[in-house]
Amino acid sequence: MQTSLEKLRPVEHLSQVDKIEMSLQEYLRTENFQPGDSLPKEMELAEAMGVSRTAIREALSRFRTLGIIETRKNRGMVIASPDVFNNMERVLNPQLLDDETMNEIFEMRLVIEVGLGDVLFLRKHNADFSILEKIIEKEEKATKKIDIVKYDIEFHSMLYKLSGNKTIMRFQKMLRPVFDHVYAKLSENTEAFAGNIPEDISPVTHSDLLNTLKHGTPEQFRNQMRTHLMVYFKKLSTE
Amino acid sequence: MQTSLEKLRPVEHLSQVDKIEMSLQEYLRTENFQPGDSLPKEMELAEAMGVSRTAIREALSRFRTLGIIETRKNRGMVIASPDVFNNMERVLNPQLLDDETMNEIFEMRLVIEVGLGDVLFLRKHNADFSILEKIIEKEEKATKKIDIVKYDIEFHSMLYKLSGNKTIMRFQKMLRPVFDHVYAKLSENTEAFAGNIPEDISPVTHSDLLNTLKHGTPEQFRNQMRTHLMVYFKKLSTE
DNA sequence: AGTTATACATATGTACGACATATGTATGGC
DNA sequence: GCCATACATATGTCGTACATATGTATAACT
Repeated sequence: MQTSLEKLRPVEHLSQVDKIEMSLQEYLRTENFQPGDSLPKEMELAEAMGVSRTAIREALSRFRTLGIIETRKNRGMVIASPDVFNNMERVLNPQLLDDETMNEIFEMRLVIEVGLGDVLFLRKHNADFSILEKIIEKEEKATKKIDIVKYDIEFHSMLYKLSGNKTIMRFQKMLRPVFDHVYAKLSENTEAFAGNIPEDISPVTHSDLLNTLKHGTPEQFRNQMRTHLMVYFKKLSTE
Repeated sequence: MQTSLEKLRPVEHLSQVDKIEMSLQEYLRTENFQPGDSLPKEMELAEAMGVSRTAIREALSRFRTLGIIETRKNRGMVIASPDVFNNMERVLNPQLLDDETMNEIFEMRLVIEVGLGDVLFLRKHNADFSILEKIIEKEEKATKKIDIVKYDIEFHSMLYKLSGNKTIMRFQKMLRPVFDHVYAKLSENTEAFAGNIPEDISPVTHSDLLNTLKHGTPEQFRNQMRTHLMVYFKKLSTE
């Protein structure tokens, strides 16, 4: 009963600005606005919809927040092509997410890195290997736990970069705080890892991964990455 | 030279509301606000920061848009736990994305579905198979192209669902419009697919995937999914 | 006493009017 | 023709007033 009520509540006490927002959204869609097109002036919109400029501005402010429009002083407002992930980033910063979502996002990371093999092989260039080699070298020389973690993260980040897919890269960059948070939480758990960094006790090293990337196949890479990250899968699945 | 200028431009003509937004963001972080906590009144914030209530409200409106806060008439404002993907969804609706981003998002889908194997095997239950079987049955009976596409999408959507990861599911649901768009564009390309649905000419069928999910291993599933989606990888990589 | 009804206080929502600021455009001087 | 200045215009910011809804205290009633 409660759930069904919650379903229809949002449409009921719809604020006026909410309605304006929807109306404008509809307007943009039906008029088929494209990035670069300019919108009517605030006053014109206000008069057309029979509301004050204040209310219109608040709705427009939301669009500005989402990156759908951009405004400049005398030029008016123009449609922009929004950066899909920019908004998520702002939401993630305050770290308001509950643990379940965090774990799910971390699991998504695992899924992506395993599946990343094919794209990596599609776009790998010999020049890239040296970068990974240098990171591995630094990692092996490192003694402090904090450094090992740092280079570990650097290695995985570089893989995203080498995927050549800017959106995937952006996605990783954005979710890094979440990754790090879950990662740190798992690392702290000395029961499971005996104080070691999780991947330190993994049967597959970064060096192995690089080697496979050089001379192996996508399939081998996927399997190795799966094994490399196995410790996380095990940990997450038991919760 | 131009690039370096563009780099610092954003900080220059930072609107006052932008500054307020950052300031509030900082405030929320340092004061360690948790979901459910209530914020000071608008007037208090305005006075504390030495700006008008209008400006504060516009900044707060952004937070409301992003789902960081919720406001009720006399109760004031409280911190909410934002739905990470809700904002992206609103941005995606107007379909303002450029082709490159679309393709990259589609590629991300491929990466995820290949990597999804492990999670699926982790959480698979026998009861789920019957659902997939029914979809495959309907798909095989279908004759119209539009129906085949429909059940094809349904099958893949169900896999996301069976992953048991609500965040991944949410992600797929949100990006579905993009998937469909790229998918439709590729399907239209009669040169590459001779009028067939891409996956129709794939050497691995949905039935094969289900069978592997039932009796196979995650590794086999990954490989089969990779082969199943191969046609897309080929198509995307040549662009 | 406990419950309901009413009135009041309060915080957000909306509106209007004024001025600030920055950008585009026209005018005038050289 | 070019440059500087002045003006027009659209967004940005502000202050005030009032509307609306929620919470709270007071009063009336059974």
